[in-house]
Amino acid sequence: MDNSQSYREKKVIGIGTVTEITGLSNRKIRYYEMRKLIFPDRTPSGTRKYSFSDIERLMEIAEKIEDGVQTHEIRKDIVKKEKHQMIKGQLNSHFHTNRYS
Amino acid sequence: MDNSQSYREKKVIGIGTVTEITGLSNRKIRYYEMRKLIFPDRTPSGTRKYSFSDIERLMEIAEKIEDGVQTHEIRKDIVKKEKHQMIKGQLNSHFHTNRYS
DNA sequence: CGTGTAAGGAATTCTGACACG
DNA sequence: CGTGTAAGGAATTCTGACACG
Repeated sequence: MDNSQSYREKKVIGIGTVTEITGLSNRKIRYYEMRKLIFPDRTPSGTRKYSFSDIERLMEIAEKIEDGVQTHEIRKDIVKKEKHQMIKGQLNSHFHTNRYS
Repeated sequence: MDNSQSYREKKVIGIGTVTEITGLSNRKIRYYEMRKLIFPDRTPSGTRKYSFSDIERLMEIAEKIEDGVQTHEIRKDIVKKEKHQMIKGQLNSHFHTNRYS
């Protein structure tokens, strides 16, 4: 159904290209993943694949780090955002439920 | 100025991923490049990078090949399209020239 | 805590060529 | 003409660890 994952969300970019675009080192990018700030896909053989959206998030993370924010704090913000997303999702399913019940 | 190359046009995808998405073999993809049907970027070390737009074009090429169209013919169509683009571009620069002269 | 680096292995990509047709 | 494949080399990516602070 939701076959049309937009170009922005499709995880198809290797870490080398991400490095080049963001200016961040591979080490940093992998570290932010370890700290659960970013979630690349993996190919069967284990290479990381990022989306343009991931790249945007990496730039935001980099800014915060430069401002002295710790990865732990950054993660909290992400969780908060996701909670909002979840609420939206629940509202949607609520509406759908009502519509058909 | 035109920094905002859209996600669709940015050449950031490796040939392995293109293979996976299109279902075409590396051999085919490289062959279509040799026949000047597709124009990936190259990293400094020589690896090919494709855009989502390239992937779309590859699928179109694959369809035509299956229909028995030869690469030579497919290239003609591409040149024809580019000519139309050029005309559009000339019209644009014509308008701009007028506006400021 | 955040990041650099050397280490060794595994998987990827590249090119030019031989093959079939 | 379009495509598969084996060949050998070069560049990439991966992980776990040591280092500094």
